[in-house]
Order: sequence, then C-alpha cells, then structure tokens
Amino acid sequence: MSAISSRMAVAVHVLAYLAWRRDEPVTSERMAGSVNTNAVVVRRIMGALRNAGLVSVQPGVGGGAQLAREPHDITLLDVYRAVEEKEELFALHSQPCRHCDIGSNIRQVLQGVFCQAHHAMQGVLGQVTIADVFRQVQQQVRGGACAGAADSLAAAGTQHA
Amino acid sequence: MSAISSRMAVAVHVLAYLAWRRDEPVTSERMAGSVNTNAVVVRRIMGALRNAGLVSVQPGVGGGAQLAREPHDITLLDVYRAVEEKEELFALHSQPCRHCDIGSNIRQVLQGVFCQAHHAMQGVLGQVTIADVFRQVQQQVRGGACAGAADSLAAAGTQHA
DNA sequence: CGATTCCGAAACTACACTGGTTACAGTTAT
DNA sequence: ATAACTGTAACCAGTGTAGTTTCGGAATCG
Repeated sequence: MSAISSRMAVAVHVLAYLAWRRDEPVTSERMAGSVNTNAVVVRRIMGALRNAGLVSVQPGVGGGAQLAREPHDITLLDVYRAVEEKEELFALHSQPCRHCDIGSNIRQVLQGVFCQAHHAMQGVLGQVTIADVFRQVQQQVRGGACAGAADSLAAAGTQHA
Repeated sequence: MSAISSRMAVAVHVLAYLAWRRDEPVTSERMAGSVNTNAVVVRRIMGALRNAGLVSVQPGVGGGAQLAREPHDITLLDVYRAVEEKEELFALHSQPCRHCDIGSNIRQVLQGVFCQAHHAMQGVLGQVTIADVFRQVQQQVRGGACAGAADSLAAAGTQHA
C-alpha cells in the first residue's frame, strides 16, 4: 500500500529546477511554487540534499540553493539515498517462532531475496541522472506533450532566462 | 522510510510453511504460532492469497489452508501482487505548477523512471519461487550457516530509455 | 439435530509516517 | 538596522499498519 514517500519526487523536481536555473540561487519559496507545496517542506528536503552534498544553500538576501555538482554527476540513486534513509525496502516480520524450521530460518532467506530486489531497483535509479531528467523534460516541452507550453517560460521565469 | 509492509514477509512465511506441510490443511492458529502473530492477521493475508488463487481454504473441523499450486509454480512476484495492491512503488507529488516547464512535465518523466525501477524489483521477485525459499530454509537447517541467498537469478534489466 | 472447529469480516485500538502549517531564531547583503 | 533568506521545532490532520475482540457462517462429527 504505502508507497515510497513523495519526497523523492519533490527532490528530483527541485534538482531539475536548479539545473534549469543553473547559475543563480533559487529560494525555497520559488521552488515551493513550482512544486506546489509549502516552502518549509522544500527546506526540509533541501536539508537532506545539502547533507548529501548535492546542493549548497546560502541564507540571507540574494541567497537560496544551487547545485553543488554537475547535473550529469547526480544520479537518482544519490537522491534516493539522500531523502529516504530507509535501509531496507521490505519489512521483515519481527519475531517468528524459533522452535520450527521455517520460523527460525525464514528471515535470513527473505533478507537475501529482498536485498537483491532492492538492489535491482537502485540499479535503475543509479543509471539516470538529473541531466537526463532535465533533458527529457525539455524534450517534452518541445514535443508539445503539454498544451500551452509556449508561454510557460514567461509565466514562471521572472528572472534572467 | 515506510517500507513495503511485512505482509509480504508473513505471506512468504506461511506459504513456505504450507509447502512444508504439503499434504495436510493447516489452521490459521498454527500458522500464527509459527509467524508469531495473531490468527486474524494471518487470515487477512490468507484471504489475499486465496483471491490470487495461491491457496485454497476450507472451514470447519479438520479444515485449514493448503497450497493451490505447486511450490515451484508460485513466485514471490505472485505473492507481492497478491498482498500489495499498490500500483506504483514511488509516489508522485500531486499538483506541480502547470505554468513552468519543470512542473508541467516532470511527472511524466518521473513516472517513466519509477516504473522501470519498480519493474526491475519485480523482476527479481519473479525469479524466486516458494520452492526456492523452502529449499534455502532447509539448507540453512542442515548447514546452520548464514550463507548468501544468491542462487538462481540474473540481474534484472537495468536499462533506461 | 447440535456441538465443535474452523474461517471471514467488521470494528476498534495504538502506533508511526507523511505532508502541511505556523512560529521563531540565526545568518547575510544592502 | 532592516529586509530577505534559511534552519528547525512544534503541532495538526490524514493515512496505513498491525493487533485484538467479537460475531456470524460453514463444515464435520457424534
């Protein structure tokens, strides 16, 4: 049921935004506007990205966040590790019966399989970079996948484009 | 944070248990004893496995659950689909700004990547059967060692478009 | 038949995580 | 100093999970 939190999606969104505004600091307020959430939510995620060394943040007038690495040097796996401190993707049940063969051994077997499944998922994330995401977004802009994309630049980009 | 629920682990546990007691019906009470949880929790999961056609359940005296398929014909992907009705592994953020390039196109891009990651994970689960799990459990019973679970699986496709 | 054994499902609880919000202290440029 | 930022704590509502109790229904057996 409960999926991986949308922090991952928001983080990639923000990083793509920073890749778009590569040369200028972006405030949490503006990022929140693009994501359509609260600035504090963005700042919480920026804190995780900063701890992971993916962005640098500066307080004060004219401050904001900037990418700390090149977009092609940030994979979605980096982002995943930064914002999802979960160590295991699958939860194990806590205390199976130690007096039967199944209960006393199932956890180790499950752990092995689940770990491999987790790694396979991370393998995909590790091969996609923020630069890839940004490029795909721009391709959709050009391809007209979203109607009204022509004036979208003027609407959101209020600073030097 | 929030991992995939332990229903998956419990389900594989009970299916391995049923593979062990292949010829006799097992009551939810006994399975709950092996898993170390409440019988109602087991019955809830058995309901999902029954709906998926993995087990058959019989009420009344001498009743209980039995495998409806051969253990080698039940993959962990079958179990995953039975007990986790989640359609997507990663959550997307709900309503990004439609007036900027990033916000109006990021969701489609994210959906593609996240879908591939999910499929890679499911690919691993699809290559492990209840028979595999049961065999590994028995090997641990005999060996007593915590050997690696890596056995019969190839790396899932980690290609990105 | 009626008692026993078993499942199915509803209802309720406790707990944890998520995402949104307000509030306030700290930092920086002008 | 003031204004513009971040960082963080605190609180809230909504949601999912897992455990528990309780009841009704189905199947078996004496």
